[in-house]
Order: sequence, then structure tokens, then C-alpha cells
Amino acid sequence: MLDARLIRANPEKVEQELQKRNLSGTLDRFLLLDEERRRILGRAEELKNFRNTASQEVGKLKKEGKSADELMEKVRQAGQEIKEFDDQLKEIETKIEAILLGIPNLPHESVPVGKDESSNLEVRRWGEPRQFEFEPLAHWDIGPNLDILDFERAAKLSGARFVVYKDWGARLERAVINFYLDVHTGQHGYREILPPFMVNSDCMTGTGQLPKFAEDMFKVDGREMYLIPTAEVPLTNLYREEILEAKDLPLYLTAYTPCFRAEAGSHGRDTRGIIRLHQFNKVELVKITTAETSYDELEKLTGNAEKVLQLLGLPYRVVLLSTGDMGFSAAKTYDLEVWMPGYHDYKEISSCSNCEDFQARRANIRYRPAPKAKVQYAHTLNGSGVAIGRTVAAILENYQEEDGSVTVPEALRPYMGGLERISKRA
RNA sequence: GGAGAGAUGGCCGAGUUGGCUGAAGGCGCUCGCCUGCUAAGCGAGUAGACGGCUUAAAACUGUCUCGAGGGUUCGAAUCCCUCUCUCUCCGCCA
Repeated sequence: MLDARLIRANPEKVEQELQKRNLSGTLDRFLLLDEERRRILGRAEELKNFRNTASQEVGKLKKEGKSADELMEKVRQAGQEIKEFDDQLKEIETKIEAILLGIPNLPHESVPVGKDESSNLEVRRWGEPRQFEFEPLAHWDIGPNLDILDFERAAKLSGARFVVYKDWGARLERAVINFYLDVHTGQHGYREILPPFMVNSDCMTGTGQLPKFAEDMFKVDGREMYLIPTAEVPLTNLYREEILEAKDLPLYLTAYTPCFRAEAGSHGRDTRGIIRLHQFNKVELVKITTAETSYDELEKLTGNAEKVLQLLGLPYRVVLLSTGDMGFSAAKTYDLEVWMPGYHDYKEISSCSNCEDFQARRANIRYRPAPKAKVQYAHTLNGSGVAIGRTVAAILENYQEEDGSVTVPEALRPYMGGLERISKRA
């Protein structure tokens, strides 16, 4: 959520920034309603002031045994008017709230301006894509061939866009989860959290999924509960409605969770394999920081995500998203794209964003910079550290051998009972 | 799912015959004094939101907030209704 006072003070500037995100005329209605709100608020408060002072006067008169009937009648009339003004205010404020909740974050000045992903900027590459002496397969062939991924039975259980992991496939998924958590907690200083996988709508509004993207989520029937689309939601909302101490910041949080996405608009993209599923696993990184440090922390967080890919020996590149490709809540986003031989291309495996105070304002996450100082909104960051399923897909494709087996990356072997190679079960 | 108790400031905790109580007291924290250091002691300060004023901030000022929403009243932390959550007991369950 943007700061209403910022919009009021610099409407042209904000409008200009929103145009970078391909929006226009977003603020007109807000400005109109905002002005009306303040007009009515002023009149309502004047009347309330009268009511307060007059009511005290009534008390005094009664104590002195004098008649207060006349004054009481005046206050009663004022009360009627106040009620009318308050009703109007409530209506206007509901509208203003709805508008503000629907406006995306403003891009940071360092973000390239563009309509879509074609304006994204490649920042750096790590690792050399392997040269194969045979035609590498895609993971949706490798997995079923080894009988470690089963799409047909997943469809029987749950339909399209689900997968069943079996044997070493299941073990590999679990190994990657544990490996990532161990690296982030042991080497990068994150606290491990195991949150609920279902949260209420306040959380979803807090991080920006609601009200605009309700159709992307799975809602629990008959309840105001949603399956989390990412651990970013419970991790960031952990501190919703709280005032934090500056000395406790920055907070580094990590969690493994499954993620559930309805993604109504994604039909036809990545229909094969485990790249785009309704349920996938992810280790997420979240930071809650001050305004002063959030951009340094974004670089570090991105580096933390990169580190696990490096340890697995998976080639990747870092891409700075353009204004047209960024998510709703982000001010700046780096995507990590891992090399996928089956695609002959890089595929997104992590998205690291600084949301500045956009989520903090929605979720009311604040901190006190110094013991007596005024509270401020915190800055929130999140990044995949990284997606588990896509990691497994990348391992299958990058480490495949000509005989159909898959070499286990060395870093994962301790998590795989020492296994060096996944071969078909005898 | 059934029965009961509760929800007050950063934390604990008074306040329910409605009226100078945005809220006693304590803890914590900040500043100052005192002290050879530390501790103890003394003094002062210490909620947030939304408006007005201001170039802006501070100061000043108004309104709102004692779980949430609604009601009664000239006036509600205090009375009434609904909801949410927490705790205890019972039931069920991994």
C-alpha cells in the first residue's frame, strides 16, 4: 500500500511512477475521495468536540443541581449529525481503502523501465552450461524413465499439474529441502520457522495477494482461510501488527513449506514436467529491515539464494526485472534463472524482492528506530532460497548421463545416504 | 463439539453503583543526579492512528482507539447485543 499522504503531496510524481508499471489515471478517484474525506472529517470532528465539552458541562450542571435539559437537547441533535457524517466517512474510507489496496508498489529508481520481460536486464552469470555428448532429455522424460516421477498416478489422485515423487525422487526432494535449510540457517544466519500452511485473509492482504489476486489461490471452502502460495506470506505476517525494536533488526527468517497455486491465468505454459504445479515445495527467505539497509540486504539475500545453486554446481544467471515484469508488491526484483538443458534455456528458480514499506504498511509492521523515536514502517524482503521442485528438475537435466541415470551432486550425497548415482530400480 | 473464565499501554496489572482515566501502580526503556567501578538510590520522561496549523518537521491543537463490530445514553474501558481469539475442564483425535 502506498502512503496516502505521499500521493496527496506529489500526485503527478506518483502517477508518473505508476505509468512505468503501465498504469494510468489510477489516482484521479483517490484524490477526489481523499479531499471529500478530509472535508467531512473536519466537520464531524468539530461536532464531536462540541459533544465532548458539552457533555462534561452537563455533568457539572447536574452535580450542581441545575437543569441541563436545554444543553442535552443540543448535544442530542449534534449526535444525529455526527452519525450521518460518520456513515458518510465510513463509506468513503472503504472506497479509498479499496483503491489503495489495488495500487502496486512504485519501482525503485534502479529498475529498468519497460513493458514486459523483454526489458529485463541480465546482471551476471555463474557457471558454464555443460556440453553433452548426447542429446540431453527433459526432466519429464528422465523422471518417469527412472520411475522417480509419476505424472499419471498424480493425475489420478489430484488432476493435472500435480506430481508424485517416488523412491530416490522423493528422497532427492527431501534432501534438497534439508540441504537448503541447513545452508541458510548454518551459513547465512537465518532462523528456521515452520509456519502454518493455511492462513487467514488478513495475512493475504498484508503481503499483497488480496484483494487483487484471489483467483490465484486455493481458498478453504466455508472459511476465511487460504492455502499459502509461498512461505513469504506466513513469514512476513509473523510480525503483523507489531512494533519491533531497532536492535532486533534485521530479522532473517527461512522456512520450508509446500506452496499452493491455482494460477488461473497460466494455462498452456509449462504444461509438462514439474516446473509449474498446483503444489510445489520451496525454501523461502524473508528479511525485515530498516529503510536504510534494505537495498544492501536485497543484494545479500540474492547472494544467499545464489549460493545454494553454486554449491549444487547448477549454472544460472541473475536478471534484474523491468517495471513491466515485477510483482505487485515489489519495488525491485532479481530473478535467478537456472540453466535447463532440456529447455536449452534458463528458467526462473528464484525471485528476490525488496518490497520496501509496501507490505509493512498493509500489514502494519513497524519498528522504533531509537528508544524515544517515532515508529516507522519496516522494510520487508523475500526471496526463494530456492524452489525445490525446479531444483530437482535442474539436477535431473544437468546431471543426467547417457545411460539414463543421474549423478547426485556432491553436496547432496550426505543427504542421500551417500548415494552417488540414481539409476533405475532393478 | 459441550461448559466456564477472560481479552486494558513495550510487558505485568488496577479500574465494571457510567462523567477531567488515554487510563493508578509496578517492570522495562531513555535522560539527568548521585556513586571509585558495578549494583542500589533519587528526579524527570516514556502509546498509536487520522486531521488542522506549518514550505517541511518539531511544538501546539482537534478527533479516535481499553479484542472487533453494533446498540443504549447528554456522556461508555465501565451497561446491552453479535463476533473473534485465549485459557481451564469434558468429548474427539494424530
